[in-house]
Amino acid sequence: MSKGTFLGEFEQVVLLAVQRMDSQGYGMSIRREIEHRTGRGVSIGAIYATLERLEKKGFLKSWEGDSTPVRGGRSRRHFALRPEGGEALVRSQGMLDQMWDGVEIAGGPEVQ
Amino acid sequence: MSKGTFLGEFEQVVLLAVQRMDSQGYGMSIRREIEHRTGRGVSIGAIYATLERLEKKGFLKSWEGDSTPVRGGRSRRHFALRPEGGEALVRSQGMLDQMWDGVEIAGGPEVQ
DNA sequence: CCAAATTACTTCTATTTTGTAGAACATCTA
DNA sequence: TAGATGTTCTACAAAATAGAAGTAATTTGG
Repeated sequence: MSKGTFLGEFEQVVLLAVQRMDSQGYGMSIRREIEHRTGRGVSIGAIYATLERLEKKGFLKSWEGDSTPVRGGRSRRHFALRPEGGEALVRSQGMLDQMWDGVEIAGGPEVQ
Repeated sequence: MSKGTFLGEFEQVVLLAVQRMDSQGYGMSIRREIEHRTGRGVSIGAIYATLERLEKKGFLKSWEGDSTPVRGGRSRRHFALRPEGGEALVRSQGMLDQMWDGVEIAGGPEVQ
């Protein structure tokens, strides 16, 4: 079982943001979700590159949304998790949990 | 706050393995710890490259151990976390926790 | 009422940082 | 000197990052 089976750090974040937005997410909104949720600044290029990679790997799917009636009309590309994406998330976090199990960080919190 | 403040996926794993071994860890043993703990196969090159990078970033420190009295004698290079490493781990996992908060994976477990 | 400005979004191009593998090399003991 | 245990080196693939360029709609001003 070498690397291919685990998600990269940012891949996890993006996949989680997609899931949070429950099939309503698209590039720009996914970016906002991550920024608001974590305080982390992300470039728009990083978002789309990662979404594309995740889709190519079969972890998520996308489709064209209806062009919206708001000003600024380019149509949105929506994203949603595939079951494989959910499994990959659970597997990746599960692996980290295994590593965290019983670990104490000096001056920090003990984790399980 | 752009990327520099978060650890990569494998960086987290290696840092956690170092902490698990409580200043007793060295390249080969860190590798074994990861493999036993997660079932994930890792090349020795991956381990050392990552350890070196983490040390250069100030997340851990290393020193030469006494050459051991067991057969096969090249002396070990030991590793331990620096406070910055602990902080980075807590920060990275904390960020992931923020993203996981309230997320449900279909057919999977809900995570706080 | 039409052209230009504005807005919201996605694609593209380029580069740096992480992750990965395994061969080569070093050094000890039997 | 053969075998065991460890680290270093070399090379390359994949992930992460930034921002400019491109696309397509709406509004606004003359």
